Amino acid sequence: MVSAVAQIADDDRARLRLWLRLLRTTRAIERELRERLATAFDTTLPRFDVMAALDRAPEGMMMGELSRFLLVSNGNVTGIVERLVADGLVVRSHRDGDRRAAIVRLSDAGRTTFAAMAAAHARWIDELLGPIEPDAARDISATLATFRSQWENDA
Amino acid sequence: MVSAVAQIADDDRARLRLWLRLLRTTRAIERELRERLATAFDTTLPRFDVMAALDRAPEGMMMGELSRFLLVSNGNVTGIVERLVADGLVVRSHRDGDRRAAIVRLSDAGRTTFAAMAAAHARWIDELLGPIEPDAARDISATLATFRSQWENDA
DNA sequence: GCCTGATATTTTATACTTGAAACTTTTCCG
DNA sequence: CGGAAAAGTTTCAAGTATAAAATATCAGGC
Repeated sequence: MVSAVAQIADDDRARLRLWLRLLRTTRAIERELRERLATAFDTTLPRFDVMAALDRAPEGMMMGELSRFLLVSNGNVTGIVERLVADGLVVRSHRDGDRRAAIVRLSDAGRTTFAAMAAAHARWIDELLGPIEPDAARDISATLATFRSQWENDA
Repeated sequence: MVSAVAQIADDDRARLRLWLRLLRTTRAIERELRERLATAFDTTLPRFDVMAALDRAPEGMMMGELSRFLLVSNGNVTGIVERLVADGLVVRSHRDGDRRAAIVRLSDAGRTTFAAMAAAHARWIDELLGPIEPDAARDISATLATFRSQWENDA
């Protein structure tokens, strides 16, 4: 049984502790994924992220849309897409009648390549998060999801 | 009521969904923290992380210890510490009788500066994670903590 | 007293990341 | 129409990040 005083003191730190835990957990998993993507597919996490976003949008995405979705800066996406285009995994074109907007989508090669990576990625995540039961995973997802949508409304 | 079939299908994706949610949540908070650290203290998240680690170790830390604790590469820490030393916030010295090992600790200025940043940081986190109740925060922390320690044992 | 291997860190090359400035194209308004 | 503002993207400089190679030091064995 925790005393009321200790409980209140701990309340002050509960969110900070959660944040530190989120950060460490996410970093540890990212570290592992990065390593596996490099050895198994000779690619990187940012490239995978971009391809995953494009895979969800068969008709393509605008650069700005991509950067907003991935929560990274505009200029950042430019470089990653550039390299993916150079490797023939991504195709750039323009939206009808607007030469400002660039439409980016996976090439056929990109789609094939990504399919293999996505399957491995899903297995890896299931392995790395294995100790978390599906029910617990759903609970945490739900809590984080409501929190984020609330917060996004403020911003 | 969810059917048994739907439940099983969802089980397959629960961990992957959790991972994507963790990633997005962490990125969104990091983004916000980075911006606030820049405007309020003219500093960056990596610099804050290093200073936070050093603040916990008044007697100093070795470079390798620092990089393992922060889950970043060795060479990365070198650059960040270099800039902190240049700004007079961190002091480098050597361990007795071992000129390989560099001991890094906060300077007095660094300790003072960090105290202000840490207080603001704690407030910000409490604000940003506000929608998550302390009990929920404790639950999630606990789940992620056990999972990570289990996983670390494998690696 | 040297050689070998282990330890600790830095250096290097490349890629990622940001915020801000610059650029191009489009839209809107007078 | 003409010009200002807006929209979309890229460029830029600085900093962060990695893995791998290079460097420097230490600890033992011979």
